[in-house]
Amino acid sequence: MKSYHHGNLKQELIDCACRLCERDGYTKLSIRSLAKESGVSQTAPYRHFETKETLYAAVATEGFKKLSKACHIDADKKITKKHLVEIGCNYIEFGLKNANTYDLMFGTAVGNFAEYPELLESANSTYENMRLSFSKLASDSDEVIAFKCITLWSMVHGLVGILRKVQVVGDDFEEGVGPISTASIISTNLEGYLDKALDGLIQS
Amino acid sequence: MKSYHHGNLKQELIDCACRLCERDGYTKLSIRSLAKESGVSQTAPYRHFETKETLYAAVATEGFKKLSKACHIDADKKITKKHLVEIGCNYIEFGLKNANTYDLMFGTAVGNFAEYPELLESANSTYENMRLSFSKLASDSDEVIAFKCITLWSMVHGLVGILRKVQVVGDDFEEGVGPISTASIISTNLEGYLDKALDGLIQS
DNA sequence: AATTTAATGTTAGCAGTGTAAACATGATAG
DNA sequence: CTATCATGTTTACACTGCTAACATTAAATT
Repeated sequence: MKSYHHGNLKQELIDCACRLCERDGYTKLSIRSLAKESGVSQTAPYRHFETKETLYAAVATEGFKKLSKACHIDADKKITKKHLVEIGCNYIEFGLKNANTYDLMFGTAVGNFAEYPELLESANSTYENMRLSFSKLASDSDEVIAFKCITLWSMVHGLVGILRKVQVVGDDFEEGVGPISTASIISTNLEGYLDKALDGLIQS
Repeated sequence: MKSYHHGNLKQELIDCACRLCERDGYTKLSIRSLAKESGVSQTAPYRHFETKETLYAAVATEGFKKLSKACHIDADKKITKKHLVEIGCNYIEFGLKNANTYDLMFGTAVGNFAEYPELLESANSTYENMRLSFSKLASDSDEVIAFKCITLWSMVHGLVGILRKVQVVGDDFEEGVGPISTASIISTNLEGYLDKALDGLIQS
């Protein structure tokens, strides 16, 4: 006979939610199915997550932690442009490989990050991570560095979005100057692409 | 007594859906509420939209048409960098002012554009529009122009995403080098920001 | 150690959702 | 005039988020 109390339900729910979210997309995730998967009653999750959005927030938080880790490079020494390209590549790779989680993190499923302190913190630390790396490269003022950081972020973020949309549009590789073939070329040589793109960013 | 047949239900549903979608976000949109709003039975919309995704696709199609229009600049003559900045600004403005519709257009609500020919066409024509403008500026090869076009697109697309996320995170303006203040500065001087950002793009 | 309290689980149920099936109406083509 | 077919309605099902009332057990207090 199973014990009445689960013992570690909250964490198991989060883990399970992360898995299902990434597999099927957050839209397909239901609290009830999650409960069933953990062998617990339909409404048990509500003891740990006030609303579904709270659960989403937890999954997104995990996502930002992973993203932060993926974009982290340890270098006490000087950071070179190569490192920034690496960060960018890792970011984009994360966004493409964890597409469904990425949606949750940057979409509107969680409306206001400020309502979820852990989420806010994990998201902010992702930015702070990037900013610090940037600051070790250039001898710009902090303001300029922040600018460049946001610019890099929006570049890679945008690229993730566009590459995904375009990839989704057509499996069939189409020759020419359409978005599909162009995006295909970019995504098969991300490093080179970013290397060029970052030129305009560093020597401002 | 009202007539049994509505007469113009499909168009009215689309219009209504566009309105509600932009007002409350596509998540809050239900076929039933839509039907009620149009004074018609719950399942009447299914005569015009096979599934909810089909309805989403219709709304997204309208969105791309509007975006295309917003980014269109008529200039038979030579196009200057100023024009590109204008295109970029208009794009970003559209994304920020029609945030909920933008979500629908670039999110995962509509999985595969290829299943909805009109949507695919309107999305592609938005790209083609931008590409043509670009091609009038530089004397690059078509391939290079396509590259630059995708790059511009991903830049402005990324900026829309980042600006929105950051705005949402905090209403309180925070001094310093955090994402909030930096994004605030950018969004209050979009034109200048883009002007600089496009430098690296034109002179490759 | 006994008892109270708070955390965590269950059951039952409401209101709302997407969607399918069977049926009703009425515009249009033959 | 009649048959057909697009368009509308009714009914129903399985599913969802969420609430309220109750059950169990671990932890805190006396």
